[in-house]
Amino acid sequence: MKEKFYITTPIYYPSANFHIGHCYTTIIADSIARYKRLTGYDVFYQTGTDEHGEKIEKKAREAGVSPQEYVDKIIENAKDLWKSLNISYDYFIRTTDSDHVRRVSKIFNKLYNQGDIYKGTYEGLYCIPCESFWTESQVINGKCPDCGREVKKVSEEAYFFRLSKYQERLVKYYEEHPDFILPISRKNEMLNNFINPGLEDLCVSRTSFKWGIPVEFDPDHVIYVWIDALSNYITSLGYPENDELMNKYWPADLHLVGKEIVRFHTIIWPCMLMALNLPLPKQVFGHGWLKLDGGKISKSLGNYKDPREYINAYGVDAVRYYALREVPFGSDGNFSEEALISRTNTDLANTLGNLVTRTISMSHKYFSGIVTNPKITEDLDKNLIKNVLALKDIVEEKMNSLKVNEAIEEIMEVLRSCNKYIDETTPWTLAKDDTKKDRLATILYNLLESIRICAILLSPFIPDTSKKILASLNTKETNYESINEFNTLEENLKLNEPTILFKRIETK
RNA sequence: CGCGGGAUGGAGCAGUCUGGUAGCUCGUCGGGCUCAUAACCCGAAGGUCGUUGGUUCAAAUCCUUCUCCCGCAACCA
Repeated sequence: MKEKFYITTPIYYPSANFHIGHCYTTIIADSIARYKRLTGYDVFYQTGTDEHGEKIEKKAREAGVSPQEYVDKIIENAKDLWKSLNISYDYFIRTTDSDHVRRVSKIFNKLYNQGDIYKGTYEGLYCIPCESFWTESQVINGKCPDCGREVKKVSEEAYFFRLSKYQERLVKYYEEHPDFILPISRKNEMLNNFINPGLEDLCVSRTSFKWGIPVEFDPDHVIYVWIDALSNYITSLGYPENDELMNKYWPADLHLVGKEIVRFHTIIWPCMLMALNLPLPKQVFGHGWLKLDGGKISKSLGNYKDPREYINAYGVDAVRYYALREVPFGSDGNFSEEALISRTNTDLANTLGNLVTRTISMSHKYFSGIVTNPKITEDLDKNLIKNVLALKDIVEEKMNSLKVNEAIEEIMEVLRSCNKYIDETTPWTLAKDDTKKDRLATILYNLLESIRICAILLSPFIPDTSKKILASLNTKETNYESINEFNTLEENLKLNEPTILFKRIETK
């Protein structure tokens, strides 16, 4: 019986087509999901879209289409984007799916019936022309931050979720599960800013717009974002109608989210789950942002290119690699086309691609592409083999602590040492001496085997490239267990002709 | 005094918890090699570790002052 691993991205808000930031989160989640599958887990990887709300209603009106038509188009685009990025999600949830809508309604009713949701009065600052509520901290000198006009204090009936009731249990959960929120600094932010000052009950319905799931027993109200959106992680598993997938996959092992929505996932969501008497997710990781040439990526400014432009220009694995490699654990990183090009050239073309090409090409030149391993070893080899064999555990440790960029860097380090090994053993010199043929064959074998092992370990990150490398090696030894021992690459293989994995990108 | 994070060669970062020769990748310069994608390998230059004061035999690291940058602050991946 395989161990399960349930990983999610946030469900993104499709008010506009997705940008490189959405890709960033989704690529990381994809790599973790692929890594877990590689290492033997039964993985459920979910992504999706949060499609209701006032903003979409408004956008659709501006575009002269229905909200459903509006989001359908964006979702089609998103799915195409994920396909072009090789995103291996197991399930794509849309909050407009009829299953989701029905299940959210049931959840809302259940919480209402047991008293965790109650009807109260919402008091807020309202901008009439914008039809928007604002908080005290959002308004600027009593003016609407959007249009600059006067806001009015209004009150309306609304439904509230008893967040305050779960405060103590939440704090206790934090204490008993030190890895629940990562990085740790986010946890302090949550405690100091929100929990310790005291949680307020949360407004979970609206009457100011219609594009949402209606409250069944009070149809003037629609369910506001929280219960609708956050529930996606369990409605997709059938909750509350169907136990099978819930029993198998819940609780989630990892909610991967951007730092701006850590709060919802570490306060509101756990409290909802406590109210539903369900176990809490094991971990929420709040990653940093990709900045665009140092600034924020902004949907409203539209200061970004379609990510497919980068994919088409430089290749899917160049984009994946950049997103995974460039940004350190938990902090912000910068995205720029120049950095993408430089990263692709140095790591992927020079270190990895060139290593594979030069090794395979020597095998062809000296042995017609036939692999043998006469095992004429020297001390030099030991170091290489030791490093290659150690890689599996190092990558595992880094991945388990979600240090994806460091895992990749460790693999690169070994690839660099392969390039060094070639220079130290000078195969082209040995090739001139017939008595050294067996030593030469051993060196090439060691290199090919190292490349095979690295290719397998790279498969979660740059799957296409990994496949290409293993295909050039013509090997059948491609599973995870095959990298436990060093001399696993089959002898008498006939290698395929070398190909260029990544062409150097020339700039002027 | 709202909370949190950060400041380390030209760029991006590690090192700070647990004080002891300041490290990595990229870039630059010089050399080597010719299997390979102008690639690869070796070497060098380049840092008073944001600022002030303190503790200590010894501070990037511990304590303190100030400055600047960033994030959060109840719909931004």
